[in-house]
Amino acid sequence: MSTKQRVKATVLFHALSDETRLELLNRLKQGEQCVCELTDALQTGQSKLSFHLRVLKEAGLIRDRPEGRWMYYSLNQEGLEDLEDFVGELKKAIRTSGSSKQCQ
Amino acid sequence: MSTKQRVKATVLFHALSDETRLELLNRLKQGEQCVCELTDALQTGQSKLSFHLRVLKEAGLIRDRPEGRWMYYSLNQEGLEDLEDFVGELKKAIRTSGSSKQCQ
DNA sequence: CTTATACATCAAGATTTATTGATGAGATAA
DNA sequence: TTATCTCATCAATAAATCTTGATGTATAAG
Repeated sequence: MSTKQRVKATVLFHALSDETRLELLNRLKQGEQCVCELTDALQTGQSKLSFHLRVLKEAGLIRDRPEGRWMYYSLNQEGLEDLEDFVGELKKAIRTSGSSKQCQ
Repeated sequence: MSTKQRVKATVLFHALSDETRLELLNRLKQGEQCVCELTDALQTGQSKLSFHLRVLKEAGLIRDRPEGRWMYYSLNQEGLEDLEDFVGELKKAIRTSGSSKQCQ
């Protein structure tokens, strides 16, 4: 994995390393929703959600779509696929049956 | 996803949200290695690696095995599978063809 | 026993992230 | 226009994380 890929991976994983953000993603699995719906569902402050939605968006995990005075958020399939790729990469562990060379 | 599961997921994702730790996992794909081999490979301080190895271990992503004065680390398949499960969970988005109900 | 090696852990400081309340921009309704 | 609504952003503070060097604990070697 190149350094550039690793940086992208850390951004993705960091976006997922927070309960509020995982809860947001979970909600968005039901489909596109506006911030007001999410604030209702999560029972939390609007500026807090705005912050977390931005982290998710910058990681490429969600998209936004303005409409009138509402902003609709939805999952970004591409980001989820990148995530899947990184995890797949990690699992491709070379089974070198024997242990490592011993230190001495 | 339950709250307990979400907490576990955040721990896993947080462990993956750092370049040094991703580099460590990458190295460990080659097989079990001791800290001295990893410090050589990553060209960094020992206490720093010790810190990051602990984060990875507490997340369940790696195992350790003491032998003499060496400590050997290796990937933990179980942790990687948990990770795969969480990602799979995220991708199971309900395709409600239509967009959300409109806000009003 | 004394010294060296491999590693964990601790303490201090620096950096990053998260939370909260306030302000502001844009859209709509009155 | 004026007021209201939705949301982003800012500023200040709090909290978590990372880095570094020092210290401690086994184990092994001399």
